[in-house]
Amino acid sequence: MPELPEVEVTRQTMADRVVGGRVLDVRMGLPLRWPLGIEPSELVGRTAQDVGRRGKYLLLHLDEGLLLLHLGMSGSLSVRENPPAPGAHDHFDLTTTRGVLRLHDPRRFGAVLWSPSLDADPARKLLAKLGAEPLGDHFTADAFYAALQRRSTPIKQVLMAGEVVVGVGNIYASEVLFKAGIRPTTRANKLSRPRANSLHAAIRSVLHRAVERGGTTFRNFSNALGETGHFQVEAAVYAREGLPCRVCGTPIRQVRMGQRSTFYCPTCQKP
DNA sequence: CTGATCGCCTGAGAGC
DNA sequence: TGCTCTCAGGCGATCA
Repeated sequence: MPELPEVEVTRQTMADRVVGGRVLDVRMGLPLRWPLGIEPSELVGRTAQDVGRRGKYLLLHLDEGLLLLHLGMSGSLSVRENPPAPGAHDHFDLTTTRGVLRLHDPRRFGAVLWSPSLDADPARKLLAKLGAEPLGDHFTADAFYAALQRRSTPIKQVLMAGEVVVGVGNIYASEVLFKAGIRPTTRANKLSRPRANSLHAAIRSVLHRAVERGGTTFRNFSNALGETGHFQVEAAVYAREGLPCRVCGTPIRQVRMGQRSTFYCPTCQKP
């Protein structure tokens, strides 16, 4: 499900309902991507202080240590006072004095893992290589252009890799490249400064707008309150193979890049 | 170092 | 109905 806007919306809705809660119980379902890294019982008694985010990792800071939560491909988080009995795909329940934080994740590519601090492993290792926050002050056009000069990989894969900028997943990668008029296969270091500027602006505006709208409804997304997103603007190119480009009418093309479907308009997007 | 591929899982939908 | 195949909003590990 989640790209950055969905994760950020989850962070916001979850923080309101979990901060200040003291852990009463921890229930683990089937294994997720990694083991928790601590005896669940050791979390009991700790209090949630804050919910941060780095890339697509949610950071639930406790009064000692933190939990890193990742939604993988199919995860979603909810916080409810009286949740129903856990279903087959509910693999983590953190019961607190304020409600139950629950991870629902059918494919189990998601993760919940404990780290003593941000500077210690596993947090340090997992977050070390992450690129700039696309909506943050450090993600400037200057820095973006400079980073692109060091990569000869196709721009779409540079965006997806998350080492230059985080949070641009498979859908938004196609969407922002369309908005910037750039072919996904164009090598990053071949982009001119004006085109890099245009892509930088597209990333910020598209993601900002998606967060404002509460996450996308390209597929199904619900925030930690169970409300669905309101991103009504339809995809410009994603999943529109063969359909006419909304700008020029040319049929949208689909190609595979790094085993991920990629969509573009051959007329609007220049190599 | 880079770049490309692998594999973790389940579910939905298409085609036969 | 039921099988097989492909694909799905991620990403660290592993290879050349």
